[in-house]
Amino acid sequence: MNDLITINDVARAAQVSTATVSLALNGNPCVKQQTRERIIRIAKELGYSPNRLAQGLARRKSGLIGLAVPDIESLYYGKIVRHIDEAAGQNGYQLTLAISNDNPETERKIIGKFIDQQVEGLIVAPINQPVQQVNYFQELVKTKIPCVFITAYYPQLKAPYVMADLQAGSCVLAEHLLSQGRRHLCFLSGCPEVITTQIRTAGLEEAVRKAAGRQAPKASLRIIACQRLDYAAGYEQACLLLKQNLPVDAIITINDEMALGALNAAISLGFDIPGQLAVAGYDNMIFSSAATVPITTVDQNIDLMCRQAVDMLMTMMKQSGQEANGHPSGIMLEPRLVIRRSTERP
Amino acid sequence: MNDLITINDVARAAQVSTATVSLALNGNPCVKQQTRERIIRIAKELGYSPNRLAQGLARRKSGLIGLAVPDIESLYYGKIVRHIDEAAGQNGYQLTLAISNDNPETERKIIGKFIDQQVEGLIVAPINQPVQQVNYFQELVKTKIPCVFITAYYPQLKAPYVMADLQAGSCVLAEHLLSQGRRHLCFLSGCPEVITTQIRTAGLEEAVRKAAGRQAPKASLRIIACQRLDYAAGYEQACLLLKQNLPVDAIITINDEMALGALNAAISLGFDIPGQLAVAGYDNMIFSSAATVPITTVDQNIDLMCRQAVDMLMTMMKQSGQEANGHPSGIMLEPRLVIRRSTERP
DNA sequence: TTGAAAGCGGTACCAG
DNA sequence: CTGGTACCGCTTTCAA
Repeated sequence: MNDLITINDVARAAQVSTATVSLALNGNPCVKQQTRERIIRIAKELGYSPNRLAQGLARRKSGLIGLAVPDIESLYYGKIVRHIDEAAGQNGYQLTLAISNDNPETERKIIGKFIDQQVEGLIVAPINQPVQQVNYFQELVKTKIPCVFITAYYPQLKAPYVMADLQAGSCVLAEHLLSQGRRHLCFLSGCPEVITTQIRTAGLEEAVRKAAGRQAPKASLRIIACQRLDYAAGYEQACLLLKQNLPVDAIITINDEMALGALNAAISLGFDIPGQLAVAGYDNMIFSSAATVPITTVDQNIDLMCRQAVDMLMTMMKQSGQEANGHPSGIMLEPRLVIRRSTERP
Repeated sequence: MNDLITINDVARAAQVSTATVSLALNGNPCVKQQTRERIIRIAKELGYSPNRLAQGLARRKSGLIGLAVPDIESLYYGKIVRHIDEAAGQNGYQLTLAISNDNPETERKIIGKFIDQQVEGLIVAPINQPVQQVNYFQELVKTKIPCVFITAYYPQLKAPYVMADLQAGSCVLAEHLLSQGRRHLCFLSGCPEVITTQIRTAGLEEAVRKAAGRQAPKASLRIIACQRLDYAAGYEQACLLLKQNLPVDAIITINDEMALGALNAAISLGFDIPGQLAVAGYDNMIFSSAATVPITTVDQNIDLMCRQAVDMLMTMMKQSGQEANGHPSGIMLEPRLVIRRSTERP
């Protein structure tokens, strides 16, 4: 039952006080070179390493930053977790992760747990569901724990965020399709009450609107709201759509999983891609490049997004305690269109 | 800078000692019903919730269990994380996650961090790389922190684990292929030094050996060790393989991502699936069912695996402090063959 | 340059 | 039933 070696054991073994051990191990220059080295050596011999709980309690710093994601069974959020973890680690922080399961109530509870855990900062990837009120955020403000949103934000909140510029990305993607001669776009979309869906739709509409004047036949945009947003959903929805024999010559999806699903569905229905139908995804995940027909997509630069979020958080954590630093800022990352065969001119 | 409400604030507001507050909030029956209710009400009004660091320090229990995974950007480990998180939560524990990036050194460091964090238990999904020594495990034993391995184990260690019975699964899969008239199996495999690869290979060989006597032409098994094990790897390796015009009539992969890649590669090379070539995956991930040609696979029952691992860990945590409980046990979960179109008789 | 001691926010034992 | 109090393991003045 005895836990590990404590600082007392080291102090005793080195014939000094615990204070000295603490100072020495934390590299405080007040400790004589020779003493420091002896203490460090002894600590190492004993296999001592400090109890983070006690350390956190005394320093009033847990060394923890919290990350909430709606889902972990997708490449997209997997990447987010990985990069945030990496960036947090580089800044000397340990990540504590929680999964909200796309459920507002769960998300609220998670934030509460994070607060109890004394996280020093918080990164939230919001759920992809309509959310009326984000009351937990008020509590968060009270605790003064810095928080930044990633991949999306809650419009009712004035809080910093960093996300991909989905409007620009969707727009440039649609423009590409239109420039390749496509006219009847269909967007396999998410819940229309969710902010990111709205942003994406706005981008697509923008492109269609601009094109409508210049080109004939007139471009159209059909939107299908899907419940789930995974591979199977893309497959099913594309099947449903294509069997209707509507004048659709391009399918755009919310992510690459769905695009791959839609592509495979179209192929098994006998469609020629890109001859009869273009398919485009979003996120530039690994498999979009290696599909039967490589899929055009938009890169979100998740790596950069995560690093910026962590940087922003670190800055806020440092400023915390000082005055509020003006407006919380939102960062939109530029999209990068990745053109592949699935959208070539027919 | 003031943190949240402390127990002192509650005690003062309720006109009682902190001891009473603590007892009341923890449901100790010694506190008078009426007092308890008052304290609880006041605590709620004040928005008090205990500081986990302090609580952990005093109780000598962090409430944390650690999970190490080699990778988070795959459906497979994503599922693992999700289910472990869920099961841990149901047992009142908070998960703390770390990603080993398939790197032994990183894995070792992670374990050290977990120890410092005072995790009460540990679940390790081993890396998929050859590992000569797992010395960190000795330290772990010294700390008496219970640890269970999941998805695989280190053969040099006598430690409990729970994993899918990959040998049985591979065997039954190969038997199925052979029974459908396939004779020349090719296994897109992982590093041959890794235990799970060996187990899988053993299963396949077992099936081929058994069949070799009975059926003609004689069955053969070709093994290709792949570096990466993702969609793109499956695609590339299948391309390389199929372009060689070898007598291969079935491809088996290590997971469904690779199977999907291989399938798509074969299709784009003009192969008829399952007419000319069978493709089989492993894990029964969502997209295997919805591929252009639905893919035969083996279900690992990840959900059950995770629950068992957590149960086992909980049991060990309870017994911890008492005597060692006999032999650490390993659990192998029965495979479930999921037959789909990709392996139908030609 | 080092040590003593007062916390950090709880818990839990013991006395009343 | 409730309050006093001694820790838990580490940090951080303050004196010596």
